[in-house]
Amino acid sequence: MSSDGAPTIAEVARQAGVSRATVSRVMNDRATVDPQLAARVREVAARLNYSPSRVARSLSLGRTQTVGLLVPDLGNPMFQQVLRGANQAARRSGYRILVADSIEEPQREAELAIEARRRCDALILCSPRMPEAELVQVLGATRPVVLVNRELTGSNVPTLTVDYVHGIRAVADHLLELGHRRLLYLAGPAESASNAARLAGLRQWQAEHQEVVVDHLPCGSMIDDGYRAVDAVLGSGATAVIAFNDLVAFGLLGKLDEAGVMVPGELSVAGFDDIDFARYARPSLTTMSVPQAELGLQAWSHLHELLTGQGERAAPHTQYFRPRLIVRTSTGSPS
Amino acid sequence: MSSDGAPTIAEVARQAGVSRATVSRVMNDRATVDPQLAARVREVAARLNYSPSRVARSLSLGRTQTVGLLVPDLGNPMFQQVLRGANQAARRSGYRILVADSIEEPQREAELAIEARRRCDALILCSPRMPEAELVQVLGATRPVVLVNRELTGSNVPTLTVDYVHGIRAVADHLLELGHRRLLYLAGPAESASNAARLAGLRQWQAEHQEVVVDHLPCGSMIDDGYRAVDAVLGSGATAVIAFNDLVAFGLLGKLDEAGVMVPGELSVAGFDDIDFARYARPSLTTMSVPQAELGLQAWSHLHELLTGQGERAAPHTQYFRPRLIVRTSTGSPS
DNA sequence: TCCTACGGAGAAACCGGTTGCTCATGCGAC
DNA sequence: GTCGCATGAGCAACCGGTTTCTCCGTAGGA
Repeated sequence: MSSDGAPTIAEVARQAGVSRATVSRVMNDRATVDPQLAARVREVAARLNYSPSRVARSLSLGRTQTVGLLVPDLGNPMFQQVLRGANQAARRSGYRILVADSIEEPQREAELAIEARRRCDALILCSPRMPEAELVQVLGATRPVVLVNRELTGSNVPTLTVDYVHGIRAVADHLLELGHRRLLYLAGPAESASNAARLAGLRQWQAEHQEVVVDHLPCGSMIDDGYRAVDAVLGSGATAVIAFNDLVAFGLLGKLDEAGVMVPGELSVAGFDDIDFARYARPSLTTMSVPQAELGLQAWSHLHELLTGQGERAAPHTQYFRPRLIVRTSTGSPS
Repeated sequence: MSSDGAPTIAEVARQAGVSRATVSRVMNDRATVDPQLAARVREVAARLNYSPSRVARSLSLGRTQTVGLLVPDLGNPMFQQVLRGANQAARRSGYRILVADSIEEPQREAELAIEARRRCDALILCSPRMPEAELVQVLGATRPVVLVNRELTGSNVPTLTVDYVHGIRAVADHLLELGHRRLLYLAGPAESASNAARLAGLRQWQAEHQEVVVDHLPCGSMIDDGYRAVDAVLGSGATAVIAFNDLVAFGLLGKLDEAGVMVPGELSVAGFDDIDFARYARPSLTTMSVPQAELGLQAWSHLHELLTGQGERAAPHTQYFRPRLIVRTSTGSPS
């Protein structure tokens, strides 16, 4: 920025024969400048191709007009959509999003969050997988902050979550209706709160459906994890599989195809999230639709309230989104 | 940053009974500070939970330790891998990546590039689709900059490109070998340079293979584009389709499945890029493998040279990567 | 005609760091 | 006993903006 020949406000001021204060006022459209003077300043600024230094402006104003977004894995289309939603909304308010993912070093997620926050005015923490004690610390150190896809009881941080308990129950209901009596859940990362919620929902559901056997298997959250789970899946005796998310379902479908297993003929597979690819998979993937972009959008909107100080409401929002079952062709009646 | 109660260097200095200069030296591990004093400063800093303001530091140093990466569409896994590669490499050097995509407003790509550059020390411009005249301008206004996936003859900007001409020829060869005599290319965005390269390669190839009919159809670069192209594809009489990229191939496969068309029995489909999903598609997708993460990594490495001024080499690098044919099950002999 | 109010522009302080320069102190060498 | 030099720390300028406060000139009202 400095070693460049980029013109500074001082240079513009000099050439326009005014003070830096005046240039600043003109650049920010303050009305208190004589139109004729303003015109001259603008002309000089245009000629020099001047544009104010972001960094200097940030320092002076005490804000960067940027908010951070930390997700576990940018490679997951689900999080991309959250990003997209937040991005669109933030841009409209003149803010930019700084993205980071913790996939390289999941164990340093807390550090990353704090580091990201220090470059920004606020933070969106999406699906954090850190232990609760750390999370408390991080939320304390990063506000204003909004929590997405995880809850923390007792914190007064705006929170957006998906009702995974209901969601997983809906999938199980669907499979039950189709006639399945042996289900298998491919679990996500142990640290994932949404995985815990799914497990809880499943446990609940099973209590009400004693006639059904529900197993689960540790698996993961990525395509490869699903791919590698095939043997265990086939060995389990289940007639239907609920994958932690669509990525896992994808990996599973791919390997099942290689192994010559018919879906849904021999095995039904359901995912979670409804990423764009789900619809275009073969067979198209039955899944729970999560309003991904909406999560991002709402996250920004809550953050915006906090930033503009309108967020004086005593009770902070905790907003629930209910996922919707999307039945496609990867699930069917057991043979 | 300021409205927060975040401690400043002045506060640390006051409590440690030293000057701000000394605190700064301690924080940056300059050796010229008495160990005992340094220890006291560190102790105070730790107690106050002090950490230097990024923004102030950036202003003072004239660099932000951040490089921008602009891609057309973050939703495309291909670009995510580029991002990942760049991210990993940059992090090792203490730099961070600021990502942006131009998908919301493709026509403002040039602006976005310049805007992104102004927040960073350098820029990676990936697959820019702006007109050549604009590109010249942008390259001039954003250096140090590295160009990925597009060439600009006459510019002395480090460039990383994929040999799409060779790539598309390899796909065509593959299909020819399988016995296809009517090929259809689903073209990407007209503005895309890599699309132009593919077209050129195809034209070249056809000249050498007069016995084959090669059509093309304007399509696009996203899943939906492939999905919507199905009718045109089926009406074309082609027995094999080369999609602009894997996303398009995906959309096409999905809709073909819905329409009950057997792949590769009735129609062969090939993609380009070899995104992670390609392998797990059903049928798994024949495609050209592009070293996506490697592109990102190399981009950073060139940028790093420019930034550290070692890049005094007279002739700037233009590095070519040759994609590799990955034969999977979406292509086969025509019936 | 004088006083006041107001619009417009500049001086200077400030944001929170970094660093060149200066200066005090203490040590060794002559 | 001086001188010289090395070491270590502070002063102050600087990065490039924003904003408060002050001051000047003019116009309007009494």
